[in-house]
Amino acid sequence: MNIHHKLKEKGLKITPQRLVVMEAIFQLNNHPSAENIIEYVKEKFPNISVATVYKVLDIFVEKGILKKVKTDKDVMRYEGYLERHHHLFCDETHQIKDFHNKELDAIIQNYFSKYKIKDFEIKDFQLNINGVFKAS
Amino acid sequence: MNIHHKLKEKGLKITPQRLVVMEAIFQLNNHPSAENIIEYVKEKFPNISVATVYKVLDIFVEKGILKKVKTDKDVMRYEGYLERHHHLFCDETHQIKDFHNKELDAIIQNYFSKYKIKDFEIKDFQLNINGVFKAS
DNA sequence: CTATGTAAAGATAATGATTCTCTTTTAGAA
DNA sequence: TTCTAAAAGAGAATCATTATCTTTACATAG
Repeated sequence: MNIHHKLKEKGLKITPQRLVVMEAIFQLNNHPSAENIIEYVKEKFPNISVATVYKVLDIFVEKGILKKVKTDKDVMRYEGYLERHHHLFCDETHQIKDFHNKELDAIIQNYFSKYKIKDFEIKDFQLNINGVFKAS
Repeated sequence: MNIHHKLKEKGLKITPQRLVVMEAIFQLNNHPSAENIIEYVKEKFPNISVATVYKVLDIFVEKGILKKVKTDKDVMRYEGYLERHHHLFCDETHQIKDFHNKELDAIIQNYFSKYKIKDFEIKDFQLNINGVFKAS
């Protein structure tokens, strides 16, 4: 489904600003910060307002088009990939990488299907994995 | 091990301000924010500076006496419980609760002992579990 | 017990990301 | 084409956090 459809579906107007923010997210596909996105967007759209970018990001998160990823450095990051996945956090560089593993998901899922948490209904889970990236 | 020892061990001076911040963390044991901590501390110590509290929190995190808890929403939170554990995040109230489960830890640990992530050395992991708290 | 060097606290300004307010513009339905 | 609500723009405001600079006090040694 393309972005035009997605906006329509969520009852949002299609504007050039929204399209370019979405483009930025997918081009800068390593969990960009608002600042990264603003920088990218200004190249194509020098007059866009910073507030507009924040508003677009906010409404996208609200409508489930994007997700926020928070780091322990306290800068908010955004991502457009919405399937269940986990994150690798580098202790040294603070880089974030996606980690996909259906097998592990199934193991955890399966565990929670047997072991219920008292007074809590699980909707979703993600694993934060801390460590360091090594050269291969 | 008490807090006096812990500070000594890390080469930190024992000051009333540090002791009261530590007390706040353990009294407000539900992942307090800096603001929560400042409020608590000011009761006993009206003249303490906000900057001091932040500095104490920072150095405690740096020395491994406290940990930061990252959430998708709002501000940074702190916790004094350092054993491996996970967090339950309430989608509705944004409450955070600790979740301990050695069995699940072992399952995940075991998985990672067999399945290595390419170019990444795992140091630790935590599970973020999203959902809603229900009355029992 | 006292002196002393240095780490820490205090006060407050600065920062910087994000949000708010208000005005103008525009997407898209009628 | 017109119209209206939604969105964009501009810039001030906010607010958590950090930085700077001065003063205080912990803790070691004499």
